Amino acid sequence: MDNISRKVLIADDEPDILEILKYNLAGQGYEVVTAKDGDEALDKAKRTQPDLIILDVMMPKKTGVEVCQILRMQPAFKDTLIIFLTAVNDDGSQIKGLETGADDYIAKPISPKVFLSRVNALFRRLNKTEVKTLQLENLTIDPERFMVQVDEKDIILAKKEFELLYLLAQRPGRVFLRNEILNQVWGNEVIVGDRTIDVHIRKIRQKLGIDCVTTVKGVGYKFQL
Amino acid sequence: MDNISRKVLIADDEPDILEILKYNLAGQGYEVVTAKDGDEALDKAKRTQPDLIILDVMMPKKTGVEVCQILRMQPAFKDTLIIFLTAVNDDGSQIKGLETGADDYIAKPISPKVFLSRVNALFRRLNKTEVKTLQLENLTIDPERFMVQVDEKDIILAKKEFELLYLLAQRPGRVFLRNEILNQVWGNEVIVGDRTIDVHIRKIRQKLGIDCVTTVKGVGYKFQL
DNA sequence: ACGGATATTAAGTTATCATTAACTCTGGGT
DNA sequence: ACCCAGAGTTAATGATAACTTAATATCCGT
Repeated sequence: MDNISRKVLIADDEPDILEILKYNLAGQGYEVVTAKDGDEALDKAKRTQPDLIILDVMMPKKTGVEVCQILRMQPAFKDTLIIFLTAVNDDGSQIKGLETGADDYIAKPISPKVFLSRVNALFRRLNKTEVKTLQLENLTIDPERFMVQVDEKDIILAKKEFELLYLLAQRPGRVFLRNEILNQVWGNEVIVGDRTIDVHIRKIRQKLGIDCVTTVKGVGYKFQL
Repeated sequence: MDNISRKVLIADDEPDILEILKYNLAGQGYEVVTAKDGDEALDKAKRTQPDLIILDVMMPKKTGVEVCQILRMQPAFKDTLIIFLTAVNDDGSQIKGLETGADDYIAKPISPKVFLSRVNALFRRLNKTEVKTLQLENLTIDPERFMVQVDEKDIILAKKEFELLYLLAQRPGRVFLRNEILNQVWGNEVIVGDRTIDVHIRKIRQKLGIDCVTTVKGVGYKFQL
């Protein structure tokens, strides 16, 4: 698993629950932010950009469902994980909640053990980046067609070149260590020299014609338009 | 979306999961039938003839894999969509599941959002699988007559050649992995060498006379005029 | 300017695909 | 039953693109 600290926002009006969940998540190495009502949740979500947002459905100011709807309308929160906490006999809101685009919901009363396993599972799933085309300004990367386009013009990349570019482009701006790249593109068992990466990077830069892969000396590479 | 009611059978021994999935599917307009073990699943499958069957792998009486195998042996369920629900750390069964002839599998714990999108995607794919003639510029592919025309001129393809071409042509541009091709055209149980695909591709290219199948080295083939 | 790191280039190596021919299997037709 | 024709598969060989390596040049921070 990666050791990048995951940020979690919890919004609930019951201080006890807030406390329990915070304690549990912190124990697993998560960075936790809390909010006690809908408005505060929205505010903190925007300011801290969490990776996961846990929303109680019944909250003052705005309900969890409302908060979720508002967040989902914003591109920044399109892919943020959202979990609802629902009271047991609250079927109506459960259904409605899921329709608004939550990734999961957990019924109260909450078992910390179950809670943690659900949260961990969500993050695990997030890591498995799904196959979908990336659109970055004038650059399109389509894994389905195994094809790259710059300004509408098709460009053919070889397998490794494509995989490498796709990896970097999935997280624009993020620096990938050489080791990370080797693991993701080549796999842990294959052993190739460091220069191999360079050569592929070169070919990508050459074929695309645009300067979108940046070298971070002594560290690795990143995608940057 | 089409307004034809799609019937879905869900089999799981956990009432919670049954409930969640049922609500979600019902919310999307699906007609839902449930079963709590393998035998009940078989029984209800036969009596209700669902369009999609969702099977928990771990169930009393009969496992999902067993149910799937039994169903697949019957002509009536040859083309029924089947999805497995698998426990998180159960990679072995996932692979085995797909080999038994499931169309997809979803790992527990289930994210409703992901779940629905997968189900919808399957049905979307099913629609496209409908037998209909494809018209691509000067090329016509008619599965009804089992006939291909290039510039008004009839061309006779053998069964496998035709199926292969038809598969590729259904999603022009999209790359089909060799494994995908093997599964779709030959079926999961048949084992043939990799070169077999090449030979059929060659015959297609040869007979059609036009360059419409592109090789993506190390990946697969795609239809491209 | 020096050392470490990456860029570049060309050349070597390997993996994968194309092509051909031979072989098996099946179903008609006699 | 036999033979034949076509479909499908396999195996062998050659071609080529992809990949890797190695050698040399260049960059960049200290």
